[in-house]
Amino acid sequence: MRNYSRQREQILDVVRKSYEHPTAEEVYEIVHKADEKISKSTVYRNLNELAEDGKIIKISTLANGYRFDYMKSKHHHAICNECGKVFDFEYNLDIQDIQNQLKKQVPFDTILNCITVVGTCNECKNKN
Amino acid sequence: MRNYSRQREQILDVVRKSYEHPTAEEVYEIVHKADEKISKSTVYRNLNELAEDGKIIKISTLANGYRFDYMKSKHHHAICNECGKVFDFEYNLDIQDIQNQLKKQVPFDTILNCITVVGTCNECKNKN
DNA sequence: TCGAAAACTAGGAATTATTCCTAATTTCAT
DNA sequence: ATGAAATTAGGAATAATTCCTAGTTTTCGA
Repeated sequence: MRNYSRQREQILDVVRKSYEHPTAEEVYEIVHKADEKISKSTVYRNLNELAEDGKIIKISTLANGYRFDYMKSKHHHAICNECGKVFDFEYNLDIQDIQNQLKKQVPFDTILNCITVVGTCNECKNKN
Repeated sequence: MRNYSRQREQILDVVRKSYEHPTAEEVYEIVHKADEKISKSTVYRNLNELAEDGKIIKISTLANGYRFDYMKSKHHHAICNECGKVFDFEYNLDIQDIQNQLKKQVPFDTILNCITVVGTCNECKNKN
């Protein structure tokens, strides 16, 4: 059973209000401004707990570190494999059908209702 | 320009022959058996170079670490967010269309022709 | 309202996957 | 064959994340 904690509310709020798929470090920097006493371990722990509870989602990128999203609206994720930035995009897909097909083929249970594609963002492409 | 190296061939071969989407550590253990002198940094460096060259693909999981795949056949990836295992599955998708839609919405360039879904595998689900 | 049990926190140490550094070796074009 | 460029082994360094502990906050039944 989970108790209320002010820190967890603050952390959820930061992710909820961000459109930038912040990293744990970025979340820490923001909450830290409002609450000088908060510790990094609290931020990491709570981000993981919030993701466990399905309140936010945790995204793993190819650049180092994870990113977090509140998923207000239905969308998918395009991840740049150089800078690790996450871009939201819309695409009409029948996730239920994907899940059904998936289950026939491999021992997999539920999936999130969002897919991920990996590639290179324009900014990183232009650098090379 | 890239020179030939025996070590890189061995590393590519391990990924090519594996159906298990090995982690860098697992690749190291396998090549190490055949070649006691190979170092971990060589394995890590070459896995990244091979991924850069498009010979293999690098997959980021929510459990710690990356996994690698040779992508012999066309397939997609389902990743368990607890154990990090990667499962291959087939699903008919028009990747070109996804990419076109994506480009209209966000500054993103090319994408791999495989999507990723995240969820829980049966084994991890039954543990809880 | 009080007190005990459970949940949570701050702070910092520990862990661990990965990258970086350097001197020595290998590759390859000429 | 020779020199420049690429690569390696080995280990140190890095950095994101988790773990540990003592103290604090929350919850809830009496």
